[in-house]
Amino acid sequence: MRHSRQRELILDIITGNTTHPTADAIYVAAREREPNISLGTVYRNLKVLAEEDKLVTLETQDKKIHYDYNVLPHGHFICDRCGKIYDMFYEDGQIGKLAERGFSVSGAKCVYYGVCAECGKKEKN
Amino acid sequence: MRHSRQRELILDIITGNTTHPTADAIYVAAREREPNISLGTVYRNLKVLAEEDKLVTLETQDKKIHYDYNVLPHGHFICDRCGKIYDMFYEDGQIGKLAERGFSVSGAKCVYYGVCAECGKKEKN
DNA sequence: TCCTAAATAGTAATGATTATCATTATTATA
DNA sequence: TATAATAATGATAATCATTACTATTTAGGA
Repeated sequence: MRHSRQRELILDIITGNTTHPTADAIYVAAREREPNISLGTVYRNLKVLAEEDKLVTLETQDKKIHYDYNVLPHGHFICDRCGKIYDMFYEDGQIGKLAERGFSVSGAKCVYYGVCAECGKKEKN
Repeated sequence: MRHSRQRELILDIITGNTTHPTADAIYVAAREREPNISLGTVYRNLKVLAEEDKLVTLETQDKKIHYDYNVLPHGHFICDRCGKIYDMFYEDGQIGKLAERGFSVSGAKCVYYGVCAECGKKEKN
């Protein structure tokens, strides 16, 4: 993978950004510093960076991919009203702690990724 | 909400269906019994049924919404290789039990939904 | 039966993401 | 340092899941 000014810029924009921005939001921010950057370039690099585990994607009900620079394992809370995405770093008693902070949880979606038993067997052969 | 043959059919197709089908797959199945049913009708009813908590949506990396008739709280495991979606009904030691069954977990995405503290405060006013 | 609003079928529109491709930029090597 | 090979870009077109639109049909109560 070759170095590029644009990819550097995108990484710089998301690093430390806790707003879980969409590709478009990143594009808008990028144009402030690199006015000719293309939306396609933003998408392409976000995809590459996600494949390299430099960032993590979050598929939500708004049908836009949100990007998270924080690749450490943690969960998210999405407000049904304002749509804001909060990070959840604690592992134990998550819902209880959210309640203490005034967050009411009405539902959860947990998805695990990996290789299933069937495919694991095939790969051994 | 008025009764409709089409909505009944869609509910019948997903009830007990553990494959987490997409709208298109449901459409294909529906056409076998109702050849003139419209794709729009399928989408419209799936949306309504989800709003009525008759089914649950699952947003995945394939950019298609998957529908789950099982509205009881449970998680999912998506195989990176074959894309198959498995249900996870146990609450404790989930990853450990998956490993016992030959599933290797490489990552997880947990999203909680509800109302955040800020919006909750506004609603009280 | 008749009326009214909800639901449908068919189709067009939307919008996020991807693909394409000619051009530019990076980097290894002579 | 110049050059060659090719990865990356910018601009734009294409894709495709989902939604909107609209004329027509249908459910179900008066």
